Amino acid sequence: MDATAKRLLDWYDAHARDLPWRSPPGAPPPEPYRVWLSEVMLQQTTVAAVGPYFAKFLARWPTVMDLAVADDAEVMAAWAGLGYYARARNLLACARAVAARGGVFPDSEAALRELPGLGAYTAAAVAAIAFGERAAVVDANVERVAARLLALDEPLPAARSAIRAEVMRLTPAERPGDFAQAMMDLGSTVCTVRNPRCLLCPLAEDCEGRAAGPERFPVKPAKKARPARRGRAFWIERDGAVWLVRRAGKGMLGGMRALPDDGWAARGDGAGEPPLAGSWQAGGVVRHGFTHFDLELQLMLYSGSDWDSLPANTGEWWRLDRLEEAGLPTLFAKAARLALADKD
DNA sequence: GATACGTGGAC
DNA sequence: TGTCCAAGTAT
Repeated sequence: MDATAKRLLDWYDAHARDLPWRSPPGAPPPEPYRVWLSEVMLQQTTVAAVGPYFAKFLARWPTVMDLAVADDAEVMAAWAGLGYYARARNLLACARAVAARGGVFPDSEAALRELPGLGAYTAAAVAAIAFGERAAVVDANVERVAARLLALDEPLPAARSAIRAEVMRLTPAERPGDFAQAMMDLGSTVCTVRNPRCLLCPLAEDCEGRAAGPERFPVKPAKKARPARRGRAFWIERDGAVWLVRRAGKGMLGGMRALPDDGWAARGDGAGEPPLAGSWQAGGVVRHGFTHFDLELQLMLYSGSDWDSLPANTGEWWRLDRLEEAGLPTLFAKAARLALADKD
């Protein structure tokens, strides 16, 4: 085994984080279902945010077969607030694909890579952690650790092939899953984006980037400014219930329950019409930052009583005293909070 | 390779 | 307070 890998595993044996989806260092791996579920939730999402969602999903759908027969609406609602909702849609598609093969996950990186929602990272992570395959697990933590070890001047994303080659070279045949998790723990607790704790690092003696200033690595391209968009959302209330719709299956907040809106997501100009003609009044503004634009959402309150003109089968009346269960994404949860606060 | 796709925490 | 960013994937 490579000496660097050995140092890292020794460090992991002493310092591994205790996480709900993880086995202790050297212990038999968790069930593939748990590894897969946690890895999908952890895509671009912090450990702290995932914790309660992982517990909720595992309690409600203890096995992949349970998840495969779940109602889409329940799964989407359970995912609400976690973000990147394509993950929830792919989670269901993947569970059903696994159920179709008897509820048994494929055990190789290449076969896992064919499942919905499993890209290069997740396929390698599940293969290494759940099945002990020697696969190159490269996430943002590992990229940072590797770029610093090599003092890699080439900027991302072009540097990824060199990083992947280095990670593959370092990954041991013994305990590849622990090695992957050790690299990620190191990146998140020691080799951090800002103020890395080199004095605590088990790989300091191997690190080319330490002397040059580890924070220089990895080199990243400049960020683009986020444009601003405006839109309107429509609050229609009747007898202690609000009118909710289901968003289209793709695109922004796809597949999620929502307030009706004017199409800001698709057009960006907020040109769409309210679902009811008649009297509307402004009810405040919600500001919400998405990955690639900032939204200023004008909440519009309906003050008429022509509810029967709502297009049938395009939405549902949802009781206000159970609004938490609707599974609104954060943007619309904020808007609902505003609408209900205005009534006081 | 570039872009769309959420959210909340850290500093 | 605004900026950066996180266990990425699909197209």
